[in-house]
Amino acid sequence: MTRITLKELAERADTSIRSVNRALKGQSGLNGKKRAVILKLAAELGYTPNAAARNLRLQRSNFVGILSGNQGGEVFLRKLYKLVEKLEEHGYFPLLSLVPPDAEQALRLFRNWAGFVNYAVVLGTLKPEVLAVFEKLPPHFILIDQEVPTENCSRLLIDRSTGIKDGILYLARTGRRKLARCGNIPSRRLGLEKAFRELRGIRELDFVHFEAVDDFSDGFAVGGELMASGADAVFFDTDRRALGFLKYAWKNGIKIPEDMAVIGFDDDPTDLQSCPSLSTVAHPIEAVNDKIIELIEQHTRSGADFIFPTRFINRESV
Amino acid sequence: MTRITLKELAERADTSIRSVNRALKGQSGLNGKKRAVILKLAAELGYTPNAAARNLRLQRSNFVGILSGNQGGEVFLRKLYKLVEKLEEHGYFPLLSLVPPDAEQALRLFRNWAGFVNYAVVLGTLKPEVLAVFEKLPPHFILIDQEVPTENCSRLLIDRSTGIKDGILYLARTGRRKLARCGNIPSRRLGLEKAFRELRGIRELDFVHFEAVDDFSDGFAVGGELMASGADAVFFDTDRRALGFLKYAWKNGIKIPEDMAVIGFDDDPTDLQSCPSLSTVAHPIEAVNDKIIELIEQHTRSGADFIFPTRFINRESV
DNA sequence: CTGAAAGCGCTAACAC
DNA sequence: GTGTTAGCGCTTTCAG
Repeated sequence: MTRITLKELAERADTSIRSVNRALKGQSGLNGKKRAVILKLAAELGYTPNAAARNLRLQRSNFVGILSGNQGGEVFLRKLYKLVEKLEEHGYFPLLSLVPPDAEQALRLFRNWAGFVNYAVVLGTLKPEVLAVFEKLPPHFILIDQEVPTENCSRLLIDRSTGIKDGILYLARTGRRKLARCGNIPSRRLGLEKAFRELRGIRELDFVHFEAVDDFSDGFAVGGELMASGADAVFFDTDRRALGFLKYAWKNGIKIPEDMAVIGFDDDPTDLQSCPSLSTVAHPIEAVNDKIIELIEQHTRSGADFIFPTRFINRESV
Repeated sequence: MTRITLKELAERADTSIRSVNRALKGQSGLNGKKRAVILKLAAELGYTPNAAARNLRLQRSNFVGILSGNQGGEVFLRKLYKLVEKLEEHGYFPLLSLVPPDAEQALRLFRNWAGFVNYAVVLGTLKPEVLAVFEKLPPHFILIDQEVPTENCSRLLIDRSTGIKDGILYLARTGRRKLARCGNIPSRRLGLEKAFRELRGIRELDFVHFEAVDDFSDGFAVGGELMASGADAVFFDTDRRALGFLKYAWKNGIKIPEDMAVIGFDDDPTDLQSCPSLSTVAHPIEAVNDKIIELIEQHTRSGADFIFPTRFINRESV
C-alpha cells in the first residue's frame, strides 16, 4: 500500500510542500502556471491525501460513529441505511458498529475509534452501564429514541402517541367499539396511554390488553384469544406481530378489516406485501436524520432533548 | 475533545514515554512496580490511544471498508449486518458507505478513506467504470457476487445453480410437469440454465418464462398469465416477487402449493411470515463471511475467485 | 532496565 | 509569491 505523498509531489514538481498544498487546496498565493503543473501531476499520480495524517494534525475528522442495535430486525436496518445515506450526502463517513453489550466492549470500541470519531449516533437501546461509559467518553453522543435520561448526550426522542392517537381516532370514527393491544413494549404502552388521555371525553373505546414477547409467532398465537375477546380493532406493538395475526386470520377465514381492524407499528416495508396490506404508525426517520446532521454541524456538545412525532398510515387493514 | 496522551501519562508517572508504552503494551523490560503505577494512572485518567496517530505511524489499520448496495432491500441489509458482526468478532472495524454511483464518487470516497482502509468489501453491484477505479486504488477489494471478472480484486462468487437444482429436483420428484420462471435477473437465469443442464436426461420439465422488473408488484401482476400458462410450478427470481404472487393467489382463491408450487430466491426473513411460508434458495452468507476474514488476515492481495454454493430450503409453498 | 529521538503525512504559522 | 518548519500522538530503534 505505497502511496503518493505531498513531499513526493513537491519533489517531482520541483517545488515545496507548501505550494503543493496550496494548489491542492485551491488557496490563493500561487503562480497560476505552477498551480496547473502541480494539479496535473497530482491527477496523474493519483494522489490521495492520507486521512490518518490529516486527522492527527487537525484533531478532528469527518468520521461519524454509528452504533446499531440488533433488535427490531429489518426496521432497524432500514433506519441505519437512511442515516448512512444522509451522512454521506453531507460529507460525513460512518463507522459502523453493533451496540456494545457491556461497559468493557464499549470501552474497547472507543479505544479503537479514538481520534477518529467526534460524533456517535446510537440507534439501539443501551444498557445503563454502557450509557454511563458513554457519558464520560470524549465523543458527542446522539442517542436516538433512548428512554433513559442522560447528561452530556443529545437525545432525539420519538413521540409514539401522535401517530397512535390518529389511528385510534380513525378507528373510533369508523365505528369501532373495543380496542385490543397486543405487546409489551413500554414505549408503545406510553404512547397508547397518552393517546387515550388526549381522547378522553372526545372519543372513547373499550380496551383489553394481551401480552406478547416474540414478534411474528406471538402475533399468530394470540389470534384465538383476540377473536374471543370481543374486540373489533387491535393495535400491535410491532408490524411483525400484526403480520403474524394477519396470517392467523388468513388461516382461519377471518376477514380483515371487516371482522377486525388491525394497526401495526413501524411502517415495515413488508406491510405493503401482506394480505391485506397493513395500516401502521410510521417513525419520523427523515426529520430525525436531519436533526442529526444539524447537531453534528453545530459543533457544540449539548445535552438537550428533541421530540419528533410519529404519524398514522392508513392502508387496507382498518 | 481533549484527551490524555502518552506524553502526559509519562509526565504524571514521572517517567518516559517509552516506559509508559511498555507498560500499556505489556512488553518486557520494565520494573514491576513502575509498571503497576503507570497502569493504575492510565486507568484512572481513562487513557485511550489515538487511532489516527497509530495508523499514521504503522501505515495500516484495522478498519475495513464496506460498500453496501441499495438493491435488494432487506436482504442486502441482512447480509451487511452479518458481515459487521463477523468483522467485529475478529477485531476489525467497519467503515460503511453506499456503493459509489460513478468514478468520481468512488475517488472522493477513497480519498476520505485513504490511510485508514486497506481492505474494502463490496456488497453491491459495481458499474464497470467504478470497478476500473477500484482496480487501481491501493486497498485490497473483496467483491462479493460480482459478475464482471476483475484483475487485482478478490471475488467471492455465489453459485445459484446448486440450490436451484435441488429445488427443481424436488419439484420433479413430487410430480410437477411444467416450470415457469418469473424474473430477469441474469444470475438467476444462469443458475437455472446450469441446473437444467445438469438435470438433462435425469428429470425433465417443460419451461416457460415471464419477464418481471419491479419486485413485489410484478409478482402480483404476473399472476393471471402465470395461472393461464399451464405451469404447475414457478420459480421467482426474488422472494419479494414470489410474495407478490402469493398475495395474488390469496386474493384469487388459488391454493398454494396444490395448484401451484412456488420457489423464491434469497431466504428473506419475511418468507416465514407469508401465507403459506415460502420455500426458497438461501445464500451461503456464513461461508462467505468466513472467507472474507480469511482474506483479510492473509495480508496478500490476490486476484483469485472463490465459489460458494446456495442451498434449497423447503417450507410450505412447494 | 530506561530514555531520547526519529519520523509517519499533513496543516498552517511564520519567515523571506 | 514561495519555502521552512513545528508538531499532532504514536511506535520503535538505538544508545545509555
